[in-house]
Amino acid sequence: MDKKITIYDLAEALNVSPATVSRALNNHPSISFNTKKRIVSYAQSSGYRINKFAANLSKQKSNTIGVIVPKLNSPFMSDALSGIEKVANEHNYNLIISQSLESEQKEKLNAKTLYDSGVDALMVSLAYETTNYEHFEIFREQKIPLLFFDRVDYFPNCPTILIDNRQAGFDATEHLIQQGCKNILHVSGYLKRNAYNNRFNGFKDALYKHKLKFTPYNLYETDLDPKKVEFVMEHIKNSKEKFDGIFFANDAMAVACIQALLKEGVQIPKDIKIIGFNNNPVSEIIQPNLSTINYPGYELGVLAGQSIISHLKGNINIQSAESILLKHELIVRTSSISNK
Amino acid sequence: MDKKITIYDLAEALNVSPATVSRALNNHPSISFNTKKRIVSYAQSSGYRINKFAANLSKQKSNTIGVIVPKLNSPFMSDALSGIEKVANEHNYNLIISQSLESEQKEKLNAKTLYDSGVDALMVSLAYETTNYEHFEIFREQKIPLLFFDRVDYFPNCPTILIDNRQAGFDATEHLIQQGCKNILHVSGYLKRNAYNNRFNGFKDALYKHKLKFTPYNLYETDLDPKKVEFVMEHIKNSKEKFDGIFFANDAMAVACIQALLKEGVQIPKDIKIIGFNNNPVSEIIQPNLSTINYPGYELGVLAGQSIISHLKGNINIQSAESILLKHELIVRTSSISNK
DNA sequence: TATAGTTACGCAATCGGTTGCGTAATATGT
DNA sequence: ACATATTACGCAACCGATTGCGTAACTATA
Repeated sequence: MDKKITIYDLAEALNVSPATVSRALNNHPSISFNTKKRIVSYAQSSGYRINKFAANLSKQKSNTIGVIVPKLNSPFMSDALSGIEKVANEHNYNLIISQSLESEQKEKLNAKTLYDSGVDALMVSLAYETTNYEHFEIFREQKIPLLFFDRVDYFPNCPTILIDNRQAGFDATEHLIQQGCKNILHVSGYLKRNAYNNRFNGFKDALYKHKLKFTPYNLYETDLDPKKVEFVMEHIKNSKEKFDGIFFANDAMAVACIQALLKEGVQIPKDIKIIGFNNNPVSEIIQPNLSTINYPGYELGVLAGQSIISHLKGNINIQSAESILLKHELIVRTSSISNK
Repeated sequence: MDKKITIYDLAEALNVSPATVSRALNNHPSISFNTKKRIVSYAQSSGYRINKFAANLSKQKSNTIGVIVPKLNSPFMSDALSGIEKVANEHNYNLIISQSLESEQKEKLNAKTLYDSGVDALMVSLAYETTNYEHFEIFREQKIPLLFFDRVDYFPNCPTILIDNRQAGFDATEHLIQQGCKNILHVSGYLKRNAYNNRFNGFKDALYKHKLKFTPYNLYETDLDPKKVEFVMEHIKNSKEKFDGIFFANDAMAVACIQALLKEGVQIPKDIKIIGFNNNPVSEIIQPNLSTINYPGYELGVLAGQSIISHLKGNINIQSAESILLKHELIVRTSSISNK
């Protein structure tokens, strides 16, 4: 069992042609039941293993899906990847995962590598930095299905999967307003990324609807790295009119800020009401428990996986770039409620 | 640019042989500098892309590393994967990641698939269930480097990368003892997995050293799913001699249990001192802050990646199955200290 | 200038499946 | 019994790069 066995070996041993072996193993209709049985069982007993290199070359496909994400190790993204992997695995697709680490250049390199590796499809969540998209053109030229999730941008005929960030931002903000907040700060991620931009727009929508004024002070843009919480604190303290509510674009920063605020003696939610985004596990642990928007990472991954696989299997009209908006959910916990 | 360009196209256009093109593109020494320059620059301008299917077939290698983990989406594992990916990416290796979801059967299937896909190496963190290892034999037969990390088992000539769980378990337990605990409960994961078994052994070592008695009541074995915290609580309440300290084999369960205990009016650390394991981000958020053992996932991933790539590049004697033990670190926070 | 040594490249086999087309053998219809 | 359809399989080209071996052209040595 040291030497690799090929279909030629099987063919010789069974006195059939390699073509017949190949067809038998692939359950091709033009091979008789008996011959198939003979071949398949002999293949098993002899320990034959297909050589995917050869199969890929001749079929020009790899049964492999490429994924590019900013970072593997965030609760949201690892949930999403887990969902994608589960679906891919069930359909016998392999997943090649790579990280852009928020760098446009690495994203481009990864895209090239995945293209060269012959992935059958590509799923992307964009890096913070990315503003130019020509590295994806080749996929379109070669008609390789391309799908964006979570961090997306407009791309003709490309399905996107994410939640309605604008509505979610609106819901979060309106919730704070309903709890009595009048001067709300929005701590946003980079606004050029759709997710954050839309949350911000939802924020403004809610202010507008409830006739609250919006000044530049009501917005603080950051990369959402919790280590930089001090800058957020500075902004909060420097504000002329004190904020009575903060809507954070993610929970990690919200939690860091809650801890900093508590240390300063600020009472939450009495002095400032706070809501986050993502329903990160820590939101249930922090005291006070953090209100947030549930962004279902795992389900998103599953849907994204299913969507791309439908495309690959041709079940779906490839033209129809359906974009899926997942339902988000406002989760009210103690950090934002007024009667306490 | 619609049709794919091959080395044959380049060869024809430049009046050289395909062999020369191939060698030029691979910077083979027997091609003159000028010819190389001609070929490389023309290849670039014409938009030539290598066909890895063909290259893989002829070289019988894929520049791809397979990874099997129990679950993608735990803080520890996604950190480790992030580290692995970073290293792999830097060395131009692709990463195919698959999840066993703690099932031995899926682990076997994934191993088969990855073998068939022609990965150049395999990195594994074992599923809870796995007791039989024959699905890895084929890798050894074919001399495909195999490495285990975190959840490992003894495998001749296979490098393993993990922390010294026994010492870590000992350190955690001794810390509780030093804080005055006399009757400590150890909430363990499945003991047939080395990581948990060794933590448990370290636990017993510490009790023995400090002449504390160990009875079956001092051990509670679980799958560490925080949803099952009630069973742990039951065990705690049913114990005849009240526990004054608990050493959890992971932070997630520790946090769940702290919340349950607090709800019951138990004071931590006054009544019960608690230490976890992993240094999960939540350990810094929970009140009281959870003492724990830092298990550096990212660094582990980086080391594991470097190790397997050294093997692949032949820098290291493949025989020498070096096993790496990472340093762990006892992190003392408020959940375990006595003067409070 | 004859000989040996380099340099630079081409020939052709090889990696192992896949698949369009052709055909012998058998089945079906009248 | 004869024409036609169907079944079951083989032939051989093909996918696109890699590489051992051979050799023409050129350089260095005596």
